Amino acid sequence: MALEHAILVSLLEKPGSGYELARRFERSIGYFWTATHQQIYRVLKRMEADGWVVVRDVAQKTRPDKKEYAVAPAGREALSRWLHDPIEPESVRHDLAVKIRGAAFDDPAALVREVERHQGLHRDRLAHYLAGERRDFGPEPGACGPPDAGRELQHAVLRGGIAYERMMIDWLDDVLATLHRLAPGP
Amino acid sequence: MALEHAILVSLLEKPGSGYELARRFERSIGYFWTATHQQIYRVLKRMEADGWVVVRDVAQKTRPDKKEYAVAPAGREALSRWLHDPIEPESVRHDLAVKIRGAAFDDPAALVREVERHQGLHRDRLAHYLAGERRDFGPEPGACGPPDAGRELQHAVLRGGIAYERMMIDWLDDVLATLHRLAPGP
DNA sequence: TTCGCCATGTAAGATGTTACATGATTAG
DNA sequence: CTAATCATGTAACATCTTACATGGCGAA
Repeated sequence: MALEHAILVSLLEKPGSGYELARRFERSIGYFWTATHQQIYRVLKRMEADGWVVVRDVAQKTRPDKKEYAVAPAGREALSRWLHDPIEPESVRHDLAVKIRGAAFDDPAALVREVERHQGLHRDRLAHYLAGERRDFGPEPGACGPPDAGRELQHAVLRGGIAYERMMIDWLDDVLATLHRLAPGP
Repeated sequence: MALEHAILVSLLEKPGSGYELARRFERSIGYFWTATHQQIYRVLKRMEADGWVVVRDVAQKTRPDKKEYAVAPAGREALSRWLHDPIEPESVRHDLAVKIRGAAFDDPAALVREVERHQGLHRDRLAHYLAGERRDFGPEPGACGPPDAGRELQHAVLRGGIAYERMMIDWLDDVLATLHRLAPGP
């Protein structure tokens, strides 16, 4: 299981509460790993029991108090161990591909809207990624010291997300053309 | 949950046993949906109880007897209903991306091998897809009647798999270049 | 004779999802 | 006044993974 490890990476990048982690999993990290707050709270408890993270109660004036988690040495070691272990390529679940093959036994034309909707979602996400890239990794004014490994690697992952969304948009164009060829409309 | 629906599509394409379904989930369908035989047997039982599929006992001489499943009308309707329902884009789990971001807190150079290994797996899968494409959708000698919807849609999904693998190979090149930049070797 | 394939399953445990629950603050 | 955001959790249920179990056939 890698949710623990995703949380470790996120907490190493910046300590935070379960709620904040859930936010991050909706945003940057969520692009390649999803988790709900219920999962995160449960796993954080286990990680605390295992000594992978430490908690600090933080009182806040206007907002509810929170528990700020940070990575403990044991957590760092666990992450290091995992990083050195080979992992298998992740299992895929593409509902849309199932639908596309299923359309052969239904009305292919009825799928056009759904495919277009998904393409729209991918376009939105691409725009979002590109905006984030401009914001966080925008045009650098010139040579500026030693490269920051964390920054560079985050950028590399983001470029992966961008490449993925572009690929999906192009492929869904291909799928739409196929659907239209099968059921030519007026 | 869409495992039921993936099974329905597969059984509509061709009836078969739980074991055969498990094989297909390792091969063609497995490229966009994974499932183990344990899952498949369990779900097949439920689908049978729900009247989505019907079983037929098939005695075999040299091999163990098997149960051949086929889609019942209720199953076809269930699939149709699902096809017309909008679905959310699937949640992603990219262990490798977690590792790449995690490498910032470890030795980035140590990740090179793992990334290269994954790239190799993607190259293998690409080669496999391309071979399947040549075999099943190879150069057609000319115009040959009306298009077969099932065939065309299967090909479209396969093209998606090919595009995905190409994208991954290219992106991992990018990641490798980034890793090398961060820890320049001799 | 040992290994892999065919073929079906059970059981335990880990993970993930969905619904419910609470309660304060801030913006409209 | 209403809805959204911050913040933490419990409980029930569904699903997925891993290990175990059985047994015959054919190939090396």
